[in-house]
Amino acid sequence: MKKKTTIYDIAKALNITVSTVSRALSGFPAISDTTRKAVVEMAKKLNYSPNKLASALKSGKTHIIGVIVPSVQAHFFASIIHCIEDGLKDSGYRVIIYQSNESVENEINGVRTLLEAQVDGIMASMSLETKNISHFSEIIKQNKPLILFDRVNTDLKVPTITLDDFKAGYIATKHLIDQGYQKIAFVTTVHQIKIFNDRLEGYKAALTDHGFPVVEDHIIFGGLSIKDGRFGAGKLMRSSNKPDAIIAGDDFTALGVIKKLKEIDETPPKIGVIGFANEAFSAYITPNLSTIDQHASQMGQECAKMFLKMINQESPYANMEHIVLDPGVVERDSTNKKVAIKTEA
Amino acid sequence: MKKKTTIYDIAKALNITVSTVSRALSGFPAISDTTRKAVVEMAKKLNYSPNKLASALKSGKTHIIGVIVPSVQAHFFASIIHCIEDGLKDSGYRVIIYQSNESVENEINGVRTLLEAQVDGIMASMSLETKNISHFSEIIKQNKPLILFDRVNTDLKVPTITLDDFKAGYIATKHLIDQGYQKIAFVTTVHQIKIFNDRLEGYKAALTDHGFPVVEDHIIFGGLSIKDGRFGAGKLMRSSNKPDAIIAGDDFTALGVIKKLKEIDETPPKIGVIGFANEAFSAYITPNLSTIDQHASQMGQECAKMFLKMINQESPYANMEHIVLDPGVVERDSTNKKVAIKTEA
DNA sequence: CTGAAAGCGCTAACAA
DNA sequence: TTGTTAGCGCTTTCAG
Repeated sequence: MKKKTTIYDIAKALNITVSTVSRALSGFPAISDTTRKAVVEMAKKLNYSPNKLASALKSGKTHIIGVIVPSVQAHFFASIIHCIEDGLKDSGYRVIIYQSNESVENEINGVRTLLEAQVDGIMASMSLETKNISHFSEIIKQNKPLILFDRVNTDLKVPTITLDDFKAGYIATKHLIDQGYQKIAFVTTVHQIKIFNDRLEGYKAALTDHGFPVVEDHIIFGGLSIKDGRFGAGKLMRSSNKPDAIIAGDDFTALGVIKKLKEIDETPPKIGVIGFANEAFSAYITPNLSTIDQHASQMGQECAKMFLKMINQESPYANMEHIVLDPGVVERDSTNKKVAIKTEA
Repeated sequence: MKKKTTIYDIAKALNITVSTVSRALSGFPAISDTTRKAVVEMAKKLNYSPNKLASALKSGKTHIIGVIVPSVQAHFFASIIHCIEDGLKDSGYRVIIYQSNESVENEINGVRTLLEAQVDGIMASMSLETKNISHFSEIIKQNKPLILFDRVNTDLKVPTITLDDFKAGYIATKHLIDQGYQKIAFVTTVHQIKIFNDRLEGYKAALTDHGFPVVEDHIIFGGLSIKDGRFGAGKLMRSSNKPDAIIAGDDFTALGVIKKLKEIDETPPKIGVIGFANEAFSAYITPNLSTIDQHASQMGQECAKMFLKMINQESPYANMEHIVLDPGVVERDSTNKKVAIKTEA
């Protein structure tokens, strides 16, 4: 059992040639039923397992597609991956995952590794650090499908699947205004990635549309994490112009914000808090967290569909599409002033 | 840019042979500095990217190792993977992840896919459904390293890295007893995987050692999920012999238990609740959840170390080790009766 | 220090 | 319907 059986072993055992074996195994039509059966049986008997490397080398197709995400620990990305796998498995494509851990260096490495592994295409959501995008251009140069989702960069001329993030920022803000909050702050992050800018613009637009001023001190730029949330909330609540509601860049950051607010006895919804992403835990923390649903499953499905379309075209980048999904507010207690009144009574 | 540059292109451009190029690129010692430099430069100029498929086919080593886990959404598994990657990257090994989603069918598929992709080894934590283990035997037959971690099956003669799960069950129970709880129930799952049995045995032993009876009705066998937790807690609290504390098979299940208890106004620590795994959210739910720390990072490191050891031996399965890690209790509010008293005062 | 050539396991013309 | 044969891109003896 030391060395693997190959189609040569099968051929030899059956006294036929490798081409016949190859054809029998790959369902080639012009093969007699007898031969096919004999081959399949012998393959099983010899415990044959095909070497995909060899066939990929020959055919130029690995049927593997690479997905690069910042981290699989975010429920949002995990769900997307799941849906991509789901949408692709019927077509015989497998997914391999590469985590950038929010570092460009890892991201570059990821692209290289996947390309060297000869994947048939790549889907990616960029790391927060990513500014230079030349590593992605390499994929395009090789004329392999690249699809960017959620965290995209518009300088890259590739199909994208995103949320309407301007609208997401807008409705998050509007939701708070509708709940009666008046001084709304925003803890977010700064970089090249479109979605965070769009959300910020949506936030500003909503404020303006409803007659509220945009206060520079109410916008905190940092990272996105529980720690950053705590820090941002602390800074805001120590300032002379304290907000009465905080929008957090994602649910983890919102969690940090809530932690901090609880410590200083400003537990939401006293101070309103809303996040982005609808993480698994968001419904279970106290108070449970209002958030913006980013439709992970739909996004994953669209990625899969888009990939299949690209791979089946002569040129993958013809008829490029940019799909934009509609965000929704998930209203929970952290922005529900009525709960606060009830609790205080 | 349509077709990729190969070492042949480099060789032609430099008027040397492919063997020289290959050697120059792979850091072979007996190569003149001049040639090496020229090759490297030309490689960059021609935008060369090696085809790992070809080199793997030739050398029989892909330097890729496959990790099969039930789901990356569990913080525990995500952390382990992270640490495996970390411990392996210096040796040039890359990790690809395959999720079984707790289904044997996917698991079998995963093993096959990884084997066909010619990975150099596999690490796996079994799905809850897995009973038959022949798909894993296949890896051993091919004489490739297989390491089982956390959810192992002792019928497979391979190295394992586990927690001392008997002890885990024991200390979880003892912790509750120490806190003053007297009627301790256990919501868990039933199957072939060793750890869940061990935990149950530890639970029983702790009860017995401290003079408490083992009550059959206090042991609920179901799945592990938020839903199963709700269901288990409901069943327990409706019974005539209500427990005053519940051990849940994992933190997700514990979350469901807490949800249910809150609804029927038995919010922990009134009824004590403890989970397993120390998920990211556990510290943030209310009341925050006591749990058993499974030392994910240590487990990941040991996996990496073990793999390196196996791959460097003549025969991977010589000197097999079974590493057992020590669990620890993370004490939080959900089992802290003093908090309850304070709150009620 | 470099070249020639065989071959990893499989596919796919082209023949028969 | 099956066989022959030439590679896919790379590594690696064996010569020189």
